[in-house]
Amino acid sequence: MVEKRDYKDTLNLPKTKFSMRAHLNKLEPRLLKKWEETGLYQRMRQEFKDRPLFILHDGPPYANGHIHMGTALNKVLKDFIVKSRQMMGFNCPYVPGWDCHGLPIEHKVDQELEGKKKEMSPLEIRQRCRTYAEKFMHIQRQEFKRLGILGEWDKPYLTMDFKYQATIVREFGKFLLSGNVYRRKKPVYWCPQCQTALAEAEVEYADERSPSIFVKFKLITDITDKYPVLKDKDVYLVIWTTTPWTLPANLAIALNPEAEYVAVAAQNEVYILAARLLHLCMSDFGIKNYEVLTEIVPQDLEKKECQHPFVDRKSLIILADYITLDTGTGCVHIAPGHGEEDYESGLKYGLDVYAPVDASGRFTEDIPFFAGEFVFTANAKIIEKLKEVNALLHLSEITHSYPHCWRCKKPIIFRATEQWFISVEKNNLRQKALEAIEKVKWIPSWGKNRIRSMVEVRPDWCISRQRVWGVPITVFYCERCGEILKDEAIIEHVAQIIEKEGADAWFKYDAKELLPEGTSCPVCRGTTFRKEMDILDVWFDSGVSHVAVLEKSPYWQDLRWPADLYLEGSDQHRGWFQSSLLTAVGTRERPPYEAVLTHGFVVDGQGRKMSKSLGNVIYPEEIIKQYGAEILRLWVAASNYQDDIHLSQDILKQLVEAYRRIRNTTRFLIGNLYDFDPKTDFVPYAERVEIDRWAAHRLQWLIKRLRQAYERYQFHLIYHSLHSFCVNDLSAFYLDVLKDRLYTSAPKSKERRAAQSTLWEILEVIVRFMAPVLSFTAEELWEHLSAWTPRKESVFLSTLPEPRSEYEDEALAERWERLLAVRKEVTRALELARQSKEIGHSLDAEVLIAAPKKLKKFLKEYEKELATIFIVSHCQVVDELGNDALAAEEIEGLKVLVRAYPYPKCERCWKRSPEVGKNEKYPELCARCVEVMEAL
RNA sequence: GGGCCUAUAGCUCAGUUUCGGUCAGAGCGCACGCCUGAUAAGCGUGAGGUCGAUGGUUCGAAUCCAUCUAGGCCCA
Repeated sequence: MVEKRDYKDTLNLPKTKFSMRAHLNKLEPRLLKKWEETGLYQRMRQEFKDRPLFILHDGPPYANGHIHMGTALNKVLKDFIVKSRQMMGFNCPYVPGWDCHGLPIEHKVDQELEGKKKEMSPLEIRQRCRTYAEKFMHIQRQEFKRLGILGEWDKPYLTMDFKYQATIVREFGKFLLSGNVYRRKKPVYWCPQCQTALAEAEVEYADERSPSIFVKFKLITDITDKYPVLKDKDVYLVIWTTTPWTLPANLAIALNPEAEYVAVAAQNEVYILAARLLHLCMSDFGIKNYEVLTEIVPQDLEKKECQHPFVDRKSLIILADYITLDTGTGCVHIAPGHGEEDYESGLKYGLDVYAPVDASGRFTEDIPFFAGEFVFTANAKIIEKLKEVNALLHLSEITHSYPHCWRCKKPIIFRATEQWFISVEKNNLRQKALEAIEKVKWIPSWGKNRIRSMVEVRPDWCISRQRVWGVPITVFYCERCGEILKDEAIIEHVAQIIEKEGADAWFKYDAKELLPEGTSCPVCRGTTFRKEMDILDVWFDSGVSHVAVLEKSPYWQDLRWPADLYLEGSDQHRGWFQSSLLTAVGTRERPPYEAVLTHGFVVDGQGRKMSKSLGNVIYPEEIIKQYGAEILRLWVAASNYQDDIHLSQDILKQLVEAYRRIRNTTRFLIGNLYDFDPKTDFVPYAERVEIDRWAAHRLQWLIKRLRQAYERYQFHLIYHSLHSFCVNDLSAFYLDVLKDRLYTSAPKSKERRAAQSTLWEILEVIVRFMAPVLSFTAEELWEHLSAWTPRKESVFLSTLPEPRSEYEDEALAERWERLLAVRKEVTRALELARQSKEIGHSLDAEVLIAAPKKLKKFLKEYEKELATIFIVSHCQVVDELGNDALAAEEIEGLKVLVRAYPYPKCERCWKRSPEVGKNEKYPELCARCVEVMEAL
């Protein structure tokens, strides 16, 4: 009796050093180092310099704090685009940038200084801010690089670079010269204690007790032709306010144009107020007897006038659709110098932006009775005055949320101060911007509608801030006549100083030193000047990045204005997309981008926004630590980024599994190529068997689909298509079927080489298409593939394969679609046999198939292949099957019978066969394996 | 409160970019099973959805319209 021989070592089992487990925490840093050391990015610039350009212009994140999922998502998407466009034959330089100026950094520095700020000069504070911004630029740069994002990291653009600051000055200068820049009063938050303007971020809300007063304004325009019932009556509009001190600045009363108003007779007078609030008000006023005389159409009162109760001035009646009817009277007191909406309405009706309050919160001299009085203490006196003139209908107190200064915690006020604006009307800027919007491709398409409706109604751009950390508004006033110098030569002179010394120069030198020698006022010939000390809105900084970065610069070569693409979150329709559009249209008459792509926001598994208070925040760092940047990248790819993007631990776990699947599939491919030399062993397509040609056909389909998905920035289709191809086409079918041929055939046999040739081609395609997304894994694979054939040192220097029409065979694909449908029925039958313990492995089985005429004829043609395709030991197409056969679920008339194939199992290929035992030398083997063994 | 957007199985997404009639699908996960020659792998079978809710248009709607609900972005 001979010992059973182990034939395992006669098989061609897969071999590879490409490990099953990725160890991404080691792989990623190694490849990052390699890319850095070999200068991959620079290498790409060199290699691709003659290709057509594709410019994705980076929107600058704010240089404050660590990156979060939103910034990571944004940069990874950009990386997908840069890498894929590059691999599609473009030259894609990518210069990342940072937004460095602005309030948040100045705040942080303030906090660090703990009040020492007052003793410091603006220059010293600015230096601290610069250091702070630099620190976080460095941190974020490291974090972005860790995600595998390739770019010009050694030469990013910073809005605080001297050259960039000079660009800001020059671009502002263009607007100044074009006449779009003007100065006007506008209400801002103002702290009378600190005597400074506050930004919205500096305002805290807290409960405050305030007087609640109802005041009547006498209607002095005669409306009795329309409302004869009011003839010979004293008619009043009744307003409600909680800030009596703004009454001296009252210029108007606003009504809601959509609401219904009534005129009510009570106490021998007539009051006009909103119908809906009538009863509530009357009960507040303690008036029991009243009578509605008539309804009043608000449009009939528009531009009519009331008399101010204690100032010798008229108050205009206006319409404003923001008036709510929740509280008050529906008639709203308007002081354009003391409220945002009041201001907007004031502009619409041409009212003065009147704010008779000084920096310390005291009434100015032109206010009768209260001049010099602090506004909050004046409240009581104003109420007294209202009583005195019999204008007060009702007085009470309420507690409500009121803005307070973040520093001194005292209540603040709205106060009009001089601000700088860019007019959107002058030179038809708005109209031109709207026309420019039409020329841009917005993805998704609703982006156009969104930005258009914003530009249509936006007010003039307030570009001034009363701060130090930023680029100054470089304007000089004549000391003698107040005229502003608007001179190209002066702007350029200042720009050159700033280019050399930075915007600090503005704070360092006085006006005389900043002006060219001999400058005199063109109006009054004055020779002494004062410089403006406001700084520019940071949206202007980043809004001119297209000029600072893309226009011909010796610093970044290969760039081009305008950009092909901007890509940011959908909040930037109001932000950067718009500021960039306005600066470009205003100075260059066209948009700075050809296309704008937007993504949604990262939310948690339930679709709620991530916030510290909800405790559902996930940080990029955690994901990298736990799973690797590759998984983070896969998450970006797997999600449809045009909507909100969900992120949770469950989602990440799912992606880890998907990653393993893709990795293992490629590992199987590479493992079966260990003895394959494409130069000598390659079997041409025409000489391969049908299933190989089916796989080649499917591969072309995949190529087309993936190319289209990259073309359209649909990365979730990349992920799903690639994953599905690995799982369905390869793992569950082609590779499973192929194992027999790969393992048991003679190593150099043509059929095995044909299989390997196909695997080789599949792998060469997959490694390239996965590279933009799974950059680390693709590069690792690429390194392994270098052992087969010489190739560029990085997958990113290669190009995405084109579909090969000679590999496409629709007729063949259709035939195999039928075969696969039959196979599905067979596996179902196999499973039943397995459950009834008739078989274990499918190779234990024999399959008999009966089918209607047409299908039967078709299957007969494939009869010899069917056992292989089904991975069973024997398969036969028969004329009839009895009731013990399984009727197919999805194919009419098909019957499948599975039964144990009663022959011995070949110890080498595990197929059962009547041939086993017939050969004396190899009694445990089937005829085919005997043949192979003889040849070895 | 207003503008824009989203809502398909527990999860991620499909159903070839122009708009109602084999579109209710895939994968993951789950359950059960097979294999042990992709093995901290691989294969198979199965259970899951009245396509956010309600109303309407239509012979017929997840697919069109309206309203509502939930969520997101931007404003107020």
